[in-house]
Amino acid sequence: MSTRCIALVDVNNFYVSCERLFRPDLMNLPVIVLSNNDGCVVARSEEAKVLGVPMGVPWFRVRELVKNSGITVFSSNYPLYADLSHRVMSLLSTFSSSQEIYSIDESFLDLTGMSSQMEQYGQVIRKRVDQWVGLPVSIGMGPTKTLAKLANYLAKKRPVYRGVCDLGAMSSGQMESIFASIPVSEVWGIGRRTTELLERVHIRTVAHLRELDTTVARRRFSIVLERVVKELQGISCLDLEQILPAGRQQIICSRSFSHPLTGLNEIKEAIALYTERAAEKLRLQCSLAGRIQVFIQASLFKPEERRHSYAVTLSLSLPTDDTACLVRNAFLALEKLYRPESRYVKAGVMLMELHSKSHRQSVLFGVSEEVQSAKRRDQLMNVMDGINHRWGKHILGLGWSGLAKPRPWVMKQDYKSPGYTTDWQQLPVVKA
DNA sequence: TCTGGGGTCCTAGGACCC
DNA sequence: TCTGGGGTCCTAGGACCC
Repeated sequence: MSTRCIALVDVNNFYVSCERLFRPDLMNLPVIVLSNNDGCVVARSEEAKVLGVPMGVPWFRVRELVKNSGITVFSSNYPLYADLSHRVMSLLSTFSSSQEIYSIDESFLDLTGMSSQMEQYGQVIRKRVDQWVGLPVSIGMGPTKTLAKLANYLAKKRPVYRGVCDLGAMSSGQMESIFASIPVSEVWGIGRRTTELLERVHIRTVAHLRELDTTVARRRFSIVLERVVKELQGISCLDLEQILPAGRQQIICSRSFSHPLTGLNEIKEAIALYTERAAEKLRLQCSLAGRIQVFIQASLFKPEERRHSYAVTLSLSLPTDDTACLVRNAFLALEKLYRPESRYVKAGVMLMELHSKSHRQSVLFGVSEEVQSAKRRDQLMNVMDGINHRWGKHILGLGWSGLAKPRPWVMKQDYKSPGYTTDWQQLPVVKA
């Protein structure tokens, strides 16, 4: 039996690469992409990294640097990224019968037994994604997910691997010396806090961590760290999760406002809109929510308590996916939270205790009036989702989310690129 | 003046029960 | 008035990920 081979394929500087796909003139030039509301930097090209733009830095803090260095800036264009992500993922699915889509730009593939030359096979995948979609990927391989992640780090950081690194093909001596050169903070699952704790016991490199006794890892740290150590040792603890997006356990929709809001009505508009979106996602995965939480974040006047977050959670008498019912409950929660003297900078809605919809049918069976009414609501929601899907987001809503468009509070997106692949009006024009 | 949004998993502690 | 041990369930919060 051959050892397991897990590959992690990920798109290099994904958002930047998506923008460049339609702006080839920006190839080899510094480019960054901002988060929602143009809040902070979430993606950087290699050239921008070299110029010293840190990851996650607030936009206002690097604005000058960016302008002076001639860096091109984009607001996030999620419809574009989601569309390109989908193309990459479906192409990757043809290389393996077992795929986990881990994030918008990352996918695990089980490549066990696919080839005796895994590194070459990886190069084939890279080339195919480049030719068919036009995006650059790096590929890491190893016997566990954590090792595949680590291999991916090497594939990306060290040119010697030419974008594909297979730890499974290395001798233990080779691995040992490579691991001794990687800081422990690069390991998947080791964040800032754990890095500090490990530092105290002089565990600084991947090699150190790999040697840690697993029972000690569990006793002194946590069950999570024990798993990480085992995975580094080649003992698989994390399975490929081939769940569709259908399996979410909670659904959140939240946004910062373009400027602080004080009026209840404006905040209600936002909450209604967020609830509508969350409910749409809920119906898309055929679930019902049992609880709903509303939270609002206030920016206070005193600098030492600049932001304060409050939340109210309500249990619904019956699990539901009905937008109207969810919005009603969201408003109840909001009214408990709202203080007229506060300035609110962000709000959100969270749907929790999600159950599969097929389950509810049986609960309601026999209560004919309720069944009839639930059926009618279902039909209404189906029609709404259908129209919004066909004609664009939120053509049809429930009137609570405000009629004035553009809504004054929606997020800033000052540098957004066109919807090249998702809007007929914005298709790129090819010059002959 | 300006610091994203959407997730998962684990743990500690309180309430309650026997 | 003193006060054990064990179990479950729930919630809040931390840590981490992209």
